Amino acid sequence: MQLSSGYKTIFNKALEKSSLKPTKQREHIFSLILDKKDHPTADEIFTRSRETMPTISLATVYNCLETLVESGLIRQVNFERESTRYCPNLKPHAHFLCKNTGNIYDVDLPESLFNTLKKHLPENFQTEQIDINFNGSISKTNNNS
Amino acid sequence: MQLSSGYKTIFNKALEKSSLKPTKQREHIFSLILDKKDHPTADEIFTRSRETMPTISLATVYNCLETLVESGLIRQVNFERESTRYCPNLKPHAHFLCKNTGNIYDVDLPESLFNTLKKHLPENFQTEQIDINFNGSISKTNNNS
DNA sequence: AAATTAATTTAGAATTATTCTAATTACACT
DNA sequence: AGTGTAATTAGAATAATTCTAAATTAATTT
Repeated sequence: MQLSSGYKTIFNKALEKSSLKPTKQREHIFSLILDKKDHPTADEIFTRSRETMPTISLATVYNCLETLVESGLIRQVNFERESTRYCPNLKPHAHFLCKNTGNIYDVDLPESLFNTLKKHLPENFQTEQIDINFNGSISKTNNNS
Repeated sequence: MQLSSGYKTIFNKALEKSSLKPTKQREHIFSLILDKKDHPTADEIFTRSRETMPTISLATVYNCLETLVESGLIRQVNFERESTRYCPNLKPHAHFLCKNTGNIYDVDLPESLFNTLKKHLPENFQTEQIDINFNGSISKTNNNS
């Protein structure tokens, strides 16, 4: 697991800004999440980490994920009370959970839509984050002739 | 705890539709949630229930909440991995969590906005539910002269 | 009305994701 | 090298929820 030099810079800057150290473990976990753009749980990340860093502990995985979220490098995705999942996509987007497969999909949304949403709040409500979660299913497309 | 006759009819109809029985406990819990329109957790509902129905068990509270959700009488509200909360407001709306007070507010939204959101999904994505959660804080209004 | 069946409630045990604790390790700075 | 602070680690603790099996209630058939 190795961060590309672009991400390496982003990684270092983001951690520095929160006065956190760019440790091996943090970098390792960040690169794992970037690598496979599914939405893994802490436990899945733990298992994947172990393959290339066999001494890492589950507590460290949780700690690292927390620091990565804090520094804005990844975000959490929650559906109901299922395990928290982690997402490295920092563009404005929503999530869609397919109830049949359990897969989660990123749904890109224009920034303007988030602004429209905010307009419906009372004036003195200050928003830090908006989470939009779709729940449903994905039907087969019938373009298989 | 007593359901008004209007809600009593809604309650009976909704349960019948899911072939579930309108039991004392289910009615009691439904009326508690309707009564105080905050967004209580299962445990808070359990405590409130006990005051007027001292023999009800926590498992029953969870069971009843599940059946009420199933029959569409209430909906679940989840912020991060905090305890699930329950909401009797069935109009299209979002939720706002104030990080200072922990209070949750309903935010009415036009149906059209939900439709706009759906338009950003791939064609074969069928939505059953959309959850929109705001996170932030509420500033004091300065109209206290 | 008694007997049978099915659904619901109940208490307490079990589960599971996550957080906490306290000890160890790693690293920056004198 | 020695000191101090932050990070990692293993395992225990926590907390919300679900599960289990027994008891109760309600509905249905005899």
